Amino acid sequence: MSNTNLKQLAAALGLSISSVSKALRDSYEISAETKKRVVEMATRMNYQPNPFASSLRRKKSATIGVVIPEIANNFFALAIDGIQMVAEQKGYHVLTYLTHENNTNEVSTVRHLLGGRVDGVLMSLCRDTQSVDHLSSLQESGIPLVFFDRVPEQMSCPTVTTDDYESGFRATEHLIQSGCKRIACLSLSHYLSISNKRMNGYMDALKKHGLPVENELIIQCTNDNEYNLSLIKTLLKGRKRPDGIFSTVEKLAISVYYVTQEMGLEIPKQLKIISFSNLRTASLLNPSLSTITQPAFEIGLEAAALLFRMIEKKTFGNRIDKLELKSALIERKSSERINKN
Amino acid sequence: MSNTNLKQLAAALGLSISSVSKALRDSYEISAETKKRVVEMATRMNYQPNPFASSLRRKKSATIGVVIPEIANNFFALAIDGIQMVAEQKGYHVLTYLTHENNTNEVSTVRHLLGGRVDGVLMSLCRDTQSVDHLSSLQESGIPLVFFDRVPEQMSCPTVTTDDYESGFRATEHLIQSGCKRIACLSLSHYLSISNKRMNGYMDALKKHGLPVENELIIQCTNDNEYNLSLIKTLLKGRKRPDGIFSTVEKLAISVYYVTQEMGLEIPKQLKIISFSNLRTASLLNPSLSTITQPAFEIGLEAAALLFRMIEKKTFGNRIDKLELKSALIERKSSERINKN
DNA sequence: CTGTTAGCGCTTTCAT
DNA sequence: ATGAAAGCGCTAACAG
Repeated sequence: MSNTNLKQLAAALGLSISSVSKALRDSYEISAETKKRVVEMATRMNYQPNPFASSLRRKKSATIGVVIPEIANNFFALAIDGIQMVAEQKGYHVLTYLTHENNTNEVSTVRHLLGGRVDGVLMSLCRDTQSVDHLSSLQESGIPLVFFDRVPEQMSCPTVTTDDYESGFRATEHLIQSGCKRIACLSLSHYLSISNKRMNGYMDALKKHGLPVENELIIQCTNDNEYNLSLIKTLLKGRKRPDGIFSTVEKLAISVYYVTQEMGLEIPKQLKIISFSNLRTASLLNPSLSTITQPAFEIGLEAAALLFRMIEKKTFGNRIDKLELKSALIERKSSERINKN
Repeated sequence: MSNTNLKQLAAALGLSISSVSKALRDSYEISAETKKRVVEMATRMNYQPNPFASSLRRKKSATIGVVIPEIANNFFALAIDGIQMVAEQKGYHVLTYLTHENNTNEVSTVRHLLGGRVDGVLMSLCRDTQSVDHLSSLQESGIPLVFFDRVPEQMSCPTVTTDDYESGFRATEHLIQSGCKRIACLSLSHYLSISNKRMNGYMDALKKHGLPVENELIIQCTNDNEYNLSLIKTLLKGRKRPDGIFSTVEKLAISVYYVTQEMGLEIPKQLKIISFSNLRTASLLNPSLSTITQPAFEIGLEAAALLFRMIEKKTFGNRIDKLELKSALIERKSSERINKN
């Protein structure tokens, strides 16, 4: 911990502790001259206020918590980037917690957060979260809480999301317009509204274009990657192989790549793929991969901005803010040259 | 902040505050029965200890700080993942700070950290850090400090790195063995030891194979992406275009892709590329990209483990730990399998 | 085994 | 304009 404290500073200056404290906080009660002396001495003695004493006394932590499923994921990494930017500008610190897509971790993290370590929480649910009890308890404890991307359905709360239904619709339509007749959908989790919305968009696009919605083409994936791979294998090796795949998340699209390579399937000739992805270079590295790219950084930015509005009590009464941003569809025609959309 | 505190808990139980405190910390001084009563009441009243009071009193924060250049970067995201895993297991919280490759941010972050908010710091330098004064001051303040990947050269301190010289050597040799005669090197920063080591490996590989080391083939890149692009363009559009490129970081390899596409250069026919990259799917998405992949997750793991050894004072005297892990070279021969487009 | 007490370092009335 | 004093909630001697 830091060594010099207010007491020592005060002693060195021949002032009282409270005067020094006030001087450092630029109180109007302190004369300009004294302030100058104090600040100078503070720098000279390399004074750093003890954050815990301050937090204890003032009942605020100058810290926000961010709870996400994983960090080695381009979407969340970019979102954190945006969050950090706002936090830093507000003089706040950021505590990050990873749930690893595991509800038990999510629950225990929330319990920790209840202790008052943070002034507000930004959260994106894990894929297997069903009950929202832990979320409600956080909310009821009075700690401002904003969800982004993966938001709860059964609970009224401020959220920042993207146009998932529409994106799913457009993605599927893109495959249809590229000639696909039999399109599979890889769902992240049927507990997550984003996954369901994307899937609903997929189904409606099929319907609009007179294609049947077939259950065996809708794959509910899990946390077990090996299992997902086997599901995808089964799908692609079946008698009636799909000619297009819409993946609701990047990771599953990558799994599809693995399987196609193993099988020697030609992409995009034999199979077209479109996926949600924030691997911004995906379509650069592989011209046959069309992607739906969410404004991840902006989502982080907006979510954090909303949270700070709540922390600073600039938000009104019970009004629940719901912000929806737009995703971008980055198309790649199979044989097209790269630098255009 | 939390609502119920020790005082209320004690009142509800008809015990003294200190007994309750001891009971909750499972002190040997308290009877089993009392402990049980206390724990039960604590859960019933939803008691959460105030972390700041505890930190203030015990002079430890149960928090570590992680200072990195950026988070939207596969290497750092994976490293954080490893760090978080260890921290969580130790019951520690993780504060993340991004310097955005800017030394000024690094310095001010370190100053914040001096305040005692964390019990230890994990750090990876930003590309333009030259002076290590701020780092020394942190170290001298007694806060355990471990550097990973981007470590200072002019300072003795515990570090976790990879075999950068060797990796640079092998990467370059790989290009040579693939038939390249004129290989350029994209350097991240001449202030960073990792970049220099990788470059030294590159130069020695050239020498070993009797190829000349040419200054105009060694590109010192900067923080300005546009400028880097122009450097790469100049390089590739010059009269004597290189037939191979060794990039010391992923981002610069991506920039090369942009330029080659713009120019219509064929990869890997006209230009072979090898790059440090933790985009684990890079070579899957693009079969012509060979990569050197660092064990990023493990680096995070080891760095955190080392830090906790220091925090727990299990490390001896002045012995400086230097751990070096191995990177993997993931080769792709130009015409090799994988269905190409 | 349980309770009393004295702070950790800071902020904030309330006096002077 | 400055200082004295109380206390945020918790821990850790020290008593009993």
